[in-house]
Order: sequence, then C-alpha cells, then structure tokens
Amino acid sequence: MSVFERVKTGARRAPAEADAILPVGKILEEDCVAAMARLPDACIDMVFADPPYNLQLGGDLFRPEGGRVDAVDDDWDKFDTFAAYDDFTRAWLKEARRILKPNGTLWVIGSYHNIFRVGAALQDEGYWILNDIIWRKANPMPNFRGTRFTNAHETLIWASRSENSRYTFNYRAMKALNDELQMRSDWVLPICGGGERVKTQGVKAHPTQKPESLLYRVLLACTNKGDVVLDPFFGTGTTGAVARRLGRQWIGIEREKRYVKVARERIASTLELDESAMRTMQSKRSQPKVPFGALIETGMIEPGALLVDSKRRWKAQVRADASVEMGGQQGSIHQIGAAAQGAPSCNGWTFWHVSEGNGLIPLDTLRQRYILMLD
Amino acid sequence: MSVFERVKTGARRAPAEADAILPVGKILEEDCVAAMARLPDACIDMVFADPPYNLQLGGDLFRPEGGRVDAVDDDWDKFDTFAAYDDFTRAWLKEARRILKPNGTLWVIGSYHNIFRVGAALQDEGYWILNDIIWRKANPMPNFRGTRFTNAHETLIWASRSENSRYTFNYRAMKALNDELQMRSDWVLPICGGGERVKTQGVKAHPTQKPESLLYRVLLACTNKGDVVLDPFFGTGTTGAVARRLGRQWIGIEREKRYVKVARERIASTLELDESAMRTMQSKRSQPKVPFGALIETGMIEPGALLVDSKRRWKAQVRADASVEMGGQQGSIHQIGAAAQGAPSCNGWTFWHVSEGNGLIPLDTLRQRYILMLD
DNA sequence: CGGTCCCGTGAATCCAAAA
DNA sequence: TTTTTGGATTCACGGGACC
Repeated sequence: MSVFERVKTGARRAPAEADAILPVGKILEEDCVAAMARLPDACIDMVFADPPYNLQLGGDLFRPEGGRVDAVDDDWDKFDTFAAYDDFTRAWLKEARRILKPNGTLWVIGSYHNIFRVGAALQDEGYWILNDIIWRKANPMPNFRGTRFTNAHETLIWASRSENSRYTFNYRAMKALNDELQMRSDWVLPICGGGERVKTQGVKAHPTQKPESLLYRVLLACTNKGDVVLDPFFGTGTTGAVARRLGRQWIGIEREKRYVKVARERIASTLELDESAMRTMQSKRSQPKVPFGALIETGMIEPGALLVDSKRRWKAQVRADASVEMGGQQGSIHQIGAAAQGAPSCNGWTFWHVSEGNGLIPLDTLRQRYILMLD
Repeated sequence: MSVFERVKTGARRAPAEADAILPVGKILEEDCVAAMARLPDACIDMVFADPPYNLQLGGDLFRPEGGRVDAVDDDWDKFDTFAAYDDFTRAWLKEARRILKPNGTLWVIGSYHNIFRVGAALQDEGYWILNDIIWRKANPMPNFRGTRFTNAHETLIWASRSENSRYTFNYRAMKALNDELQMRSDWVLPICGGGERVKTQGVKAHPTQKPESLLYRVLLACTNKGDVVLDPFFGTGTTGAVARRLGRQWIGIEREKRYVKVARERIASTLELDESAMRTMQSKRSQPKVPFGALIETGMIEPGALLVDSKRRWKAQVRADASVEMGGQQGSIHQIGAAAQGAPSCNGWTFWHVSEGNGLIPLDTLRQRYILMLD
C-alpha cells in the first residue's frame, strides 16, 4: 500500500523504512492536515510552522473537516472564532506530532493574536516546550495612531515531541554565531525586504514572508545535515530555500496554487552550500574520548606525579593504574575531584593541574596534546 | 451592607460610590480570589498580576564551578496538572475582570511555562489583548549545561477589560522615556538585585522579586495619577512601592505572612517622588552589539566566503556558523586573526577584509551597513 | 581614594553513553 | 530498562577585599 493512499486523519501509519519513500523536495498542494495524514508515523525530524494568525480580518480559516468558517466580526461571535481556531490548531498539531520522530522538534511562529492559544494547545497535546524565542524586529512598522506600544516582535515556540525527547541542539554552532557568547532567547533580525522579498509583477507575493535569516538560525541550531524538515504552511517556501542551502531535506505543504508556483521557482534557483562551508563548530561531546590512563602510558604523566587544583587547595597523587589518591581515598580523577570539593560531580580534566615551568596547566591541556599526537 | 461582608465569589456587587470605601493602601492577607470577591464591581483602574509560573523543575542544578542553583521550589508554585493551573488562572482572571472598571486594564507577567495558558484563558474570559511586551533581561542567568537557548526574557500581556474599552495609554510619556522614539514592545531592563533586592537577615526575602523599573514603566504608561492599582500576588510589594512613588493608589493581596511583613516595611519607607526624580529611574536605550554571525544570517557574507587581511598575506574561510578556518585551525574572526599574526589578540572587524569590486573592504564596513539596515 | 580581582548570584522545566 | 560513570558546562553585575 502506498503511503500516499488517502487514509483517515489520526490513524496509525507504519513508520518509514527509509526517507526515500517520503515526498522530500516536493510541495504537496492541499490542506495540511490531509497531507500530513498520508505520511507515515515518526518520519520527520523537524516541523516548522507559520500558521494563520487569526487576525479576524477575513474568512480564511478552515475547520479540520475542511468546512469553511463563516467570517463574522461581531462581538458575540468572538468565542466561536476562538473555538474554531483552537480546533484547527489542535488538528494540525496532532498530525504533526504523529509524524515527528521521537526526538523530533516543532517550531511555531505567531503574534499575540494567536500564539497563546497555539502554545497552550501544544502543551495539551503532549509537546514539551524547550524555549520561547522572541524575534525582535529591527525595523518594525510604527504604531501610526499612537494608541499602543509599537508591536516590534513576534514569538516562536520551540518544543520537543515529548518531555523525554533527546532533541538536537547545536550549542557550539549557536555560540560561534554569537561571538562566543551563549545564544539568547531574544533574536534581533531585520524583517524581510529588499531583494529577498519575493515579488510577482512588482507586488509582494505573500503578506507574511519570513526572513531567511530567521530560518537559517532555526535550522542551523536544531537540525543536522540530511534531516527532514516539514513546513505545513509553506507559503513562498522560505523554509525550503534555507533547508536546501544548508543541506537539509524538506517537504512543503501549501494549499494556494499561486504560492506553490513562486515557491517552486524560488527554491529551484537556490544553491546548496559546499561541504567545507557547511561545517560548524563541533561540541566536545563529539570529540574522541581519551582515557586518563593514556597520558600515563605515553609518559606524559609519571606514576607518582602530583595533581593540584588551580588554587592549590587540594592535592592528589597519580598511581600506576591511573587512579588517584587523596587522603586515603582513591578513585578516578573525576571522583576524587568531586570528593575534594564535596560536590556531586566534577570534571577531573579541568579541575586537576600539573606543574609545568613556573605555573600550572590543567590536565585538559595534556589531553589536547595527546589528541594532536594521534593525527 | 458593608462591601467587606463575605459574599460568594462571582456574585454581583454594587459599584463603589467613591474610592474611599476601598481598602486603598492596604495589604489584604488572604487568598486573592476570596479577597477580590469582597470588592465591589468596577472599582479598579488596573490589575497588575505576577502569578505563580508553575515551573515544574526537576532535580538540583549545579553551576560549572560546583555551586548549586537556588531554585524556586516554594509550595505556592506547585500545581498537580495543567488543568489545575488553568482552574486557578480562570478563577482569579474572572474576579479581576469583575472588579475592573469598564475602561480598566490588566497586566500579567509570566514565562513560557505558564504565559500561553494565561493568555488563552484571559482571551476566553473576554479580555482584549492590546500588546504583548517582552522584558529582555540585561543580565539573565546563563544556561549552564549548554542544552538550550539562554532564557533571557519574560513576557507581559497588556489587555483591556473588553474589546471596546477606552483604556489609558500615555503615549507622550512613553515617547519621552524613549529618546523621542515610540516605545516598542520589547523593553531592556536589568533584573532586580543589589540594594533594591529586599533581604531579611541577609537572604533574599522573595525568590521572584520584580525590578521597580518594570513597574515604573507599566504604571506610567497605563494609569493616571490617583488611579487605583490592585496587585493580587503582592509578594514584597514592588507594585505598591512604585505606585506610591508615582502618586497612584494601590491595593495588595498576599497570602504569605512573611511577604506581607516585608512589603509593609518596604512601602512605609518609600517616598513619593517629584517629576524630576522620577526621570532618574528610566533606563538608557541599548545600542545593539553586532555579532559576526549576523552578517552571515542576513546574507551579507556567504558561508564559504574568503577573508583576507589588507595585504593579502593570510586568508581564511567563513563557515555556516560564522566560525572561520585557516590552515586547520578554527575559531572566531578575532581568534583566527590573532593566530595568523601570532598576536595575543586581534580585532577581526578591522583585520579581515572581503573583496568588493576591484578592491577589498574591511568587515567593519559591512558591520556599519548592517547597523544602518536596522534603523 | 581609585583600580583590580575575586566571589556570589539571578523564575531553570539544564546530560549522555556505557554497563 | 535501570544504574553507573564520565565529564561538559556560564553571563552580567554588584559588592567587598586588597593593593
């Protein structure tokens, strides 16, 4: 049975055996809930969603069954509208969660009109919020009438499929991108304009096109090369364009023909970065592991050598089997370091030092030298 | 019948004939829903609420140097389920709306743990959101484990009692406070510390005391002199202290005896300020610092681009995460610039150049262009 | 008195792989 | 699946000690 056969929303689908059967690099031209319903369980690494904001300006909302919601501006209808928007939101969030891999994540962007409803709904569906991110617009539209604060930001929510997901976060890459300081939850980025703004016959093709810089940061931070990113509200295909540039796979879903057309053309003219440019700073966790004993075997540290902390408050002696001793206690460099401080844990590599010249160097420096020796 | 006679929550109460019968300048020492239930309908100009965030923290968290993070583990922040938190939220929002005057407004502050639920609930109750405001913390706590983005902000919601309320917004005062530019929806303010932090016997009296600068801006923007401000989660009384300074009337509600005591003492020692002294509380506009990564994200420099020094003696390649590579070494533009020259440090902005036309331009020129894009 | 260094701390949903 | 163990991980301020 083809995964593209029409099936009912919410039913279980066999997991994808390989990405090959996914419509990767394609735009599905239909309602997002119906389109997602035909994908197998647990096949997507990230969903990026820019859903309608429920600005109550027109009747563009659809109920999950596909029926059109009557556009009513009257006061008394407000609650009906919220309820309809909630139904719509829960429907696509539920399908998105089904097709996400266990360690997959969801990104949603919205404004105060809808983001609180979306955030509450996704918590209710079982997603686990990891951060809310503020896109601080560098050049927002002013409030012409002077009746409120200038609405100068939008909110994104980053959530994993469940509380115990082991999600992807490229910490070192984000830190590198921010001048070696941790990336914060508030991002200052210009709005989309100039040459980046997609236009057809001189008029902007889509009213809410997102800047590529925003997607660039999202995809670089929370996906790896080759991951599959799905965007259920594809619009002009910003997600697809940036995904292609960064070597991520993408799937778009978009109901409106006119957007599909411009998105296809846009992505076709986007080039993938070359391999060397795409490399990013790797975390220490992914470096080869060095046992402390290797330093002894190679003679970088002699059995009997003295280890001290940076302030020389504690000292320990190295034994032939790479255990260390301090005041009768013995154990690994980590265990004894923790015991010295009375802390529950300790990184012995950075805690303990040895004499060199007039000063002290941390064991971590010796480890770096050892790794260089291997090459 | 006294307005202070106990009546059932949610019942109609006669409107206040004058503010005189309100417990203005008092802290009501009980549950906030019960306390509000004894106030008449339509008697309050503004409710400022800093409810429990329902943080759902796990085990202990330790800093890299070994210290333990002093987490919020108080009983008042514990709720069994989202449903229980929602019930609590709807209850106090409903009472708050009843006692608000028709043109009154509500402010609530929260984090991603609770703010989406609060926002959705207040929309359901009939409030009308006017803005969401981002408090960008100048000095947030870092993410010690490198697992997420630094949680560097909190969110406030400003809502009127209903869609057609004629709410107070002191547009001119806000503009004056912001160097004659419209006040935006993102506010950069430091967290509460130093001498402002209320302490009893040397330890902080409350784990989540808000900075007075935050309340200053809220009250100055959205109330007039003499207005009545009610805070149903009074804590150490920041709202009361700032209200008194600004010549606004205040009512506090706080269940915990230990907080009531410090709040009374704090407000008693607060003096009403004259206009000129108030001005000293305003904070300066922050000049955004540009990380090198911003040039990559906005496409001003492509990953893979070649950087050279002014004499073309050294060259380095830019990567997707804004780190640069030169002969196997990788790091920031500053680190690699320093390594190239064998110098202890280097200003990468002026050292490295890119080709433009027939010549070279320093990165600093691109940085200037980026800053111009922001305005 | 001023400059420097060190230390403490803030609403936090804060690990991952081997055994 | 559960337990154990290795070892990765921090920014901006304020205040006090010290020179």
